[in-house]
Amino acid sequence: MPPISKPRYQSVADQLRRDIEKGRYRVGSLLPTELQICESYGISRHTAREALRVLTHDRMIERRQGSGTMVIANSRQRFNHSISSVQDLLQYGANTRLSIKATERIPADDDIAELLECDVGTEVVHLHGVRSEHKGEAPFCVTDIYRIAGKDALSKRLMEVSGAVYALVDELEIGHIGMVEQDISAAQIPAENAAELGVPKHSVCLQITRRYFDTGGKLIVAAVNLHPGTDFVYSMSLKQSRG
Amino acid sequence: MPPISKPRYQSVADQLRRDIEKGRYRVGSLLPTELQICESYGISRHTAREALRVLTHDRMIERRQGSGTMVIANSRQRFNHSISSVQDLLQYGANTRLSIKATERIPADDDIAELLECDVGTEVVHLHGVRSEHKGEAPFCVTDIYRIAGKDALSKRLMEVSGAVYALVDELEIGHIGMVEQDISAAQIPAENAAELGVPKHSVCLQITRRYFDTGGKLIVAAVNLHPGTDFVYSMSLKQSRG
DNA sequence: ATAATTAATTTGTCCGGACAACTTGATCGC
DNA sequence: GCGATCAAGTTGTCCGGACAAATTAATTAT
Repeated sequence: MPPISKPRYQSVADQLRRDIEKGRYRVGSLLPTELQICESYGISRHTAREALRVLTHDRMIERRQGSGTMVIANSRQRFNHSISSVQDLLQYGANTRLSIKATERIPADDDIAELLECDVGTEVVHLHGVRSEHKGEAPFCVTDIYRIAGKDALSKRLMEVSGAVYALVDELEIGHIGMVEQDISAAQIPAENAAELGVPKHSVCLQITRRYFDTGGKLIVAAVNLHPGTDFVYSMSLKQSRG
Repeated sequence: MPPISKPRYQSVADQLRRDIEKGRYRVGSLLPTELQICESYGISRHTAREALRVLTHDRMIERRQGSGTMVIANSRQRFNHSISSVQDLLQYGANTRLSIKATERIPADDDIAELLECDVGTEVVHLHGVRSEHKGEAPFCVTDIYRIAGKDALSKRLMEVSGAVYALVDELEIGHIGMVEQDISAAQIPAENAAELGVPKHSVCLQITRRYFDTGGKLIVAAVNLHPGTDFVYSMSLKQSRG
C-alpha cells in the first residue's frame, strides 16, 4: 500500500482546524460529535479521537465528557505585556484583576523553601488566585503568592485578603520595592490549576516566577504565575549601557 | 464496579515515573517494551501506550518507532540564564555554541514580514541553526535569524556564515547595538524542529523572539529562539527607577 | 571477515467493540 | 410549574486485533 503523506488523524485534524479558522465552527460552538466525525470522514472512533487530541493539544478545542467538544479559539490571538521596569510590572498588576481564591498557612516544601530562601517546614502564608483582564472574563493567569509567615502586620494582612483585589502590592502597602527578580520558563499546567483556567491539564504554559525585594534587599513576597497556552507574550527591551 | 481513584494508564505512568526517578531505569537506557509493560501490569497495549504517552508529554522519555522507549530525563534539571542587559545577552551568545545548519534567501511570509517590519514577499536572508553549551552536546535551542536582504556587506556576510560560530553578533561586526526588543512566550515545537532538538513534536518550549536595533534605532536582525521543555529559565531583574 | 539479505522486534496507525462517567433532554409525579 | 427520575447522548477508559514503518539482530553469501 503506497504510503500517505501523513497519518489520517493528522489530515482530519488539519481539515477541522481549517474549518474552525474559516468560521464554519465558531468559538463557543460545538464541533461535530466523535461519531459524526467518524461518519463524515469514514474513519474509526480511535482515529477521530486522535485528530481531536491534536486540536486539544493546540488549544483550539476543549473536550468535556458528556458535553461535547467546544471550540475555544479560532485564530492566533496574542496578548502582549510589555514589562521592562518595576513600574511596568506594578502597572500591569494594577490593570488586571486578581481574584484570591484561597488563603492558608502551610509549611514550606522544597520548592517554596528554595523560592523564599528559608528552611523546609518554615511556616508560610500562601495566597492562591487567578488573574483576568476584566470582571467576568476567563482568567488568563493563575497566581500563587508566598511569604514567610511572621507576626508582622504584612503577614497578618495577607491572611485577610479575599475576593477581588486589583493592585495587591499597593493594597498591602508592601513598601518600596527596590528590585524584582524574574524567572521565565515554559511549563505545563498542573492538573489542579487546569480546571480554573479552562485548559487541559499538562498543556503548555508560560511560568513567570517573581521575587519582590525591598530597597534594603530583603525578600518581601514571591509569586508564581502560570499563563496557559502560547498567546501570552512577555515583552521587554534591553538597552545598551556603558559601564 | 467501584471507581478507581485514577485511570489505570495514569497509575502505570506514575509507577514508571517513580521507577525512573529511583534509578531503576537510568537516563539513556530503554524502558521495557510496550508488550512487556502489558504483561507486567496486566493491561492492554492501548493502556500501556496511554501511560507512555503521559511520560512522553512530561519529556521523561522519547519513543522511536522500531527502536524502543528511551529514558531522557530522570529528574528536574533546570538551567538558568540571567539576562538583564544587552551585555548579558551578548555574553550569553558568546558562551554558547551556535551551529548554522542552513542559509538561504527567502521571500518574507506574514510572520517574517511582521517581525522585520517589511512587506510580505520582501527578500530576506535566513539562517537556521542550533545552539548548545559545548561541542558535541545536544542542542538546547533552535535559532532562526532573519535580515532584510540587501546589497550591504552584512547581508552578504550573513549568507556566507556556516558551521560553528560562537558570537555571531561579534563575528559579523554588526555594529553597536543600541537596543534589543524581546518577546517571551510559551510555544510548541514545530515538527520540523523537533528532530534536531531530540524532542517530540508539539512539545512545550519557550519561545524568545529578539529584534536587534542599532544606536540609531534601525532594525539590524531578528532572531527567533525555541528552547524545548521546561528546563530553560530566562532570568532577569527589574530595578526600581525614579522618574 | 564483511556485506547483503532476511527475520525479528518495536513503535505507529488504524480498526471495532464495550462499558464507565458525565451531561443534557425528556418524562412523570406532585 | 417545579422537582425528581429516567433515557439518550457524548466523551473517557479499556480491551483486542491487524498491519505499516522503522530499527535491530540474525542469517546467508561472498
